[in-house]
Amino acid sequence: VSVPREQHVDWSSAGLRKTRQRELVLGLVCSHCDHPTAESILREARRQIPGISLATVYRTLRLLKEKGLILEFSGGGYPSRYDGTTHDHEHVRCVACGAVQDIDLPEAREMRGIVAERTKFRVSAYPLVFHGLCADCEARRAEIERARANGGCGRSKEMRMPCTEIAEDVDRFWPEGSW
Amino acid sequence: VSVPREQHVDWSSAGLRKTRQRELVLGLVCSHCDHPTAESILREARRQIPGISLATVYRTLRLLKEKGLILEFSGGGYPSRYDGTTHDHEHVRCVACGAVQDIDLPEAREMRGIVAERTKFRVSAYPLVFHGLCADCEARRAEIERARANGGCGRSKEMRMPCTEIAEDVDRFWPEGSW
DNA sequence: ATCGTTGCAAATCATTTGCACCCGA
DNA sequence: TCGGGTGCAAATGATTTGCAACGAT
Repeated sequence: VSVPREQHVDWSSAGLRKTRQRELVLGLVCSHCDHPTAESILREARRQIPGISLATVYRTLRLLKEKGLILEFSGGGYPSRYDGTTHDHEHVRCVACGAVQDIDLPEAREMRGIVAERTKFRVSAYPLVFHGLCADCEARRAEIERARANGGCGRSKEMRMPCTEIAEDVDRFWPEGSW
Repeated sequence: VSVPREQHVDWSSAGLRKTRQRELVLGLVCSHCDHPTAESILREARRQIPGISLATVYRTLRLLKEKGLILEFSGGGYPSRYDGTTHDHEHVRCVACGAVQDIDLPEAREMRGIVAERTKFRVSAYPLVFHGLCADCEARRAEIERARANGGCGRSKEMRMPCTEIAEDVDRFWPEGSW
């Protein structure tokens, strides 16, 4: 779980200090492909620096984001998720659990120019985000509906974490119309 | 400012009641093309129903969103913005002030199928959101940089609301890396 | 009359911040 | 040493919710 990629950060040149916490957080974000949340990063970080605080994790993530080293995905009422992948790519985000998955879709990137022309916006290289139901949540949803049809309570007994940390609230399932 | 479009909501058929507040909020969202926030909707709503509360506005917006009558754009630390346009379309969002603008980009919609194939996600018809700097914020940014270069304080004296309610915090300007 | 709705205020929750102590350069 | 960093706890700010009064059907 430890194959850091972008470790050559010139902390010093920006008047910043290289600390154990910063190196660790950066390493954790970059060695994951499941777009961790601040909370899950904290959990993993504490295995190596037990005393590290959530505030430091958030401060570091913001710093890295501002330096352009990582991306942040926020919105939809879920905690933000972070992406340490540096190359230009796209994403799909599950509307039910908030999970984010990378995809490569060069065709999509070409459209930025078109958009810029039509809108007067200086369109940036931010990745495009598609929305949908991930396979796990779709299965879970079918399960819930089956249970309901059978007069069940709507929550299956032993179905665990389809995606990375699903939303527990069944009523928030498939919040149509938001992103 | 009052050319409601989608007023034929079958409140009753869903066990919901038709109230003055709901009609008003729906009408306000649908008659705007600038993607208002809950707060700005409240402000306008109070001109007709002085006693209407923010809670009711939020409750109504959520309801409408869940019924698929409007879209919600959240994230990036800004209050959500709502879109009453019903047809399938795309958006550009300003990373500096949060303003959202509609665009029509049929080519983009065709990609949903490709994405679904590659990711196992059941990709939904949610509009795609591009990110960039809107013309007003780009001008504002240039202005700020000019002022800084001249030893100014970084905030020009009389520049007002470039977009719809810009973020006042200069330091949050151009938060590279988030959406 | 019933039961969904509203207003108000209090509660949430992710994220940020003030501050005193700590540590990297 | 010295100013940036960290942990902790308290503060923010958008959005939600509990509850009693209200009003649509």
